[in-house]
Amino acid sequence: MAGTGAAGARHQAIAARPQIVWFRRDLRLADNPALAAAAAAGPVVPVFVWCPQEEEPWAPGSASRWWLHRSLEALERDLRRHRLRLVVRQGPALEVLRELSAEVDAAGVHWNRLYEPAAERRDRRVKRELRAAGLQASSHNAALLVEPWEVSTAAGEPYRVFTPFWRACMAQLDPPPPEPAPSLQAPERWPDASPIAELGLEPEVDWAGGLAAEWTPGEAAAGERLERFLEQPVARYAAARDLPAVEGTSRLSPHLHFGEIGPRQVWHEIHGRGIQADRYLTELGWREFAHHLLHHFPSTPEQPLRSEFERFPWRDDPDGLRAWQRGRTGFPLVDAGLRQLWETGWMHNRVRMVAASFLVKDLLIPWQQGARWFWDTLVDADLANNTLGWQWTAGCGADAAPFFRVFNPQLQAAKADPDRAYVRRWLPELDTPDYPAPIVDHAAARRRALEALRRVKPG
DNA sequence: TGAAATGTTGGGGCG
DNA sequence: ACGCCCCAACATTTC
Repeated sequence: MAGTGAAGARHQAIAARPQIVWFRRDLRLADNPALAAAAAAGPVVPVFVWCPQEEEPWAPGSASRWWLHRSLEALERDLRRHRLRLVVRQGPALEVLRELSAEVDAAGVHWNRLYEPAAERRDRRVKRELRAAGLQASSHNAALLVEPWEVSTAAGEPYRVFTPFWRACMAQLDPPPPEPAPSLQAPERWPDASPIAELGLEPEVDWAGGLAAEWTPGEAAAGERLERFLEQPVARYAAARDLPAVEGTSRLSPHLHFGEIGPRQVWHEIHGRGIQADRYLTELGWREFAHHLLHHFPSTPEQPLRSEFERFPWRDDPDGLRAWQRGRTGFPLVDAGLRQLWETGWMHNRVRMVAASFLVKDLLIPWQQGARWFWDTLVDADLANNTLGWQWTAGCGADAAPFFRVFNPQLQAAKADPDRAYVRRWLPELDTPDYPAPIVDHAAARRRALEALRRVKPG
């Protein structure tokens, strides 16, 4: 622990050994407990380590890497304003941190926790090995209102149903007010580091124009996005959140994923202004629930939580999958969603549900194949949220949709996009001979899905 | 955070 | 005036 405190730091500046802050998906300076802990103890050496092999089989996808590149550039700019650099390295995290610690004679390493199975395994080992080597190693919570082990059912089990989970969270929720960016002190000498561009995160072929037009990664942009969202009347969110043609949602998901803003900051902005936003906070609740589940059920990115679904008669249908991915199913709302995803790295949540339901229930294609496509194309691809969403849709997960719930893409389109502004926006060939006929008869596909689902039902 | 099928009700047309 | 039928509109049930 840092015994000196910020007050004494100035006098001890000459003597204090540097503290390494290992940035991962907490790419912000405010409300960053690891950074605050390091800054309180001495000069700060910020490092980002790129080692996608350590995250397999869920190394960041193409859209995520594009975002990460831009977000690291933003972080580097923000750090420079505090006269700090961002040390960028490649290689196994433990090796890199060991070497860097030796190079700068660091006293400790600080980071904020992740909850993906591969990251948890690696971080446990890193902490153990760094401590064995005589370094401080401290981890913190920057990403969640309630960490996965902080709530459990009366029986001491992890929650599997959202409503009681969130009720329990709300009952004990008292997040500390977020700290502003700490004052930061540079080390006496900087280690060598490679430029961000050397990580090769940017696409070689420039397919990302649509992403760049839509998004600005980084802490400042995240704050502006939240500000813009909260300036809207609360009633507008409730009315517009299910209309994909309207900018009614916060669009904070990629910023939250990369930790450019944290849920505590969102929470306090809302409460500090006295905004009544339960409906939106519930969405943050689903994010918390997803992390709770991923931590407690680490096999769920690959395996259904409800094991009876292992015998579900999925179809192998490469043509169907390709039609879905390209937005050529002949169902306008589904196709518009997948085009929006391809062009902007994002899809409206209502449309995600309809598009996912179509893949899983109309085409009977394994939910994992949809999850993998989203993983590679979403700028907000998040293993916890993606896993929960797909298992929920398929009916094999926690708090899953009842097996009989099948979205009707035409009915959903009529409700969510009554004037067809959304489908027209993303499907220029709609209403021309170039637009494909429906690849399935939904009524028949629905009956087929219900028959298949009835077979896996226990009893 | 569904949709479709089935059941019920009540107003109005009409013999 | 009365009963019958039709069929929205709504409620319930079933998948």
